[in-house]
Amino acid sequence: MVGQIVEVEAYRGKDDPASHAFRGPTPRNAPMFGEPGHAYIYFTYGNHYCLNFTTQRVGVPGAVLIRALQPVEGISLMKRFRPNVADVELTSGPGKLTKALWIDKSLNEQDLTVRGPLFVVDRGDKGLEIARSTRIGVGEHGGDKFWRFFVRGNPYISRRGGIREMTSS
DNA sequence: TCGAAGATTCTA
DNA sequence: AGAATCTTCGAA
Repeated sequence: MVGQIVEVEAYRGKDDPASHAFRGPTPRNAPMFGEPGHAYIYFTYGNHYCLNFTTQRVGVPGAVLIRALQPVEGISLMKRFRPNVADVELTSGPGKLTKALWIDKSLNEQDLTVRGPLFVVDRGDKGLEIARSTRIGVGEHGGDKFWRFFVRGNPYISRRGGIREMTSS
């Protein structure tokens, strides 16, 4: 199965109260402090896995939460993992996309830069219009940061009301 | 050891 | 608008 990443959010460390790494390393967030380019996968709300791509050098916490994909290949299989949902809803959220691609904690800490069970490649797309907004689902702390990035107008991004979009630079 | 919160989703 | 559902973490 293949999907194009169309929405992400950035999370950091002690300067980011919304981050799992805000209070330092724990068993769960260990991948955020590890090698860059690896998977950080966690389970939340008793139901959902969320997939992150680690970004910083060893010892520095940082990750990008993959919030939405545009399905590209293997759509019928995604539908089997997420029955009875419209195509546009298949991967339009961090918990939705992990279910559609059958991503769980067994893939935690995978190296996403090399070909394997789960990996990311740069398609070299040019000219995509990237918009940014406040992050979704974060509380009062950290809600001021415009660290959500998405392809403007893409129908596969997650939908939720009340998002403050950055107006100008 | 216990309790509260959570980078969500689905249903009413 | 509210429930479901259970792991994780920090405090006691």
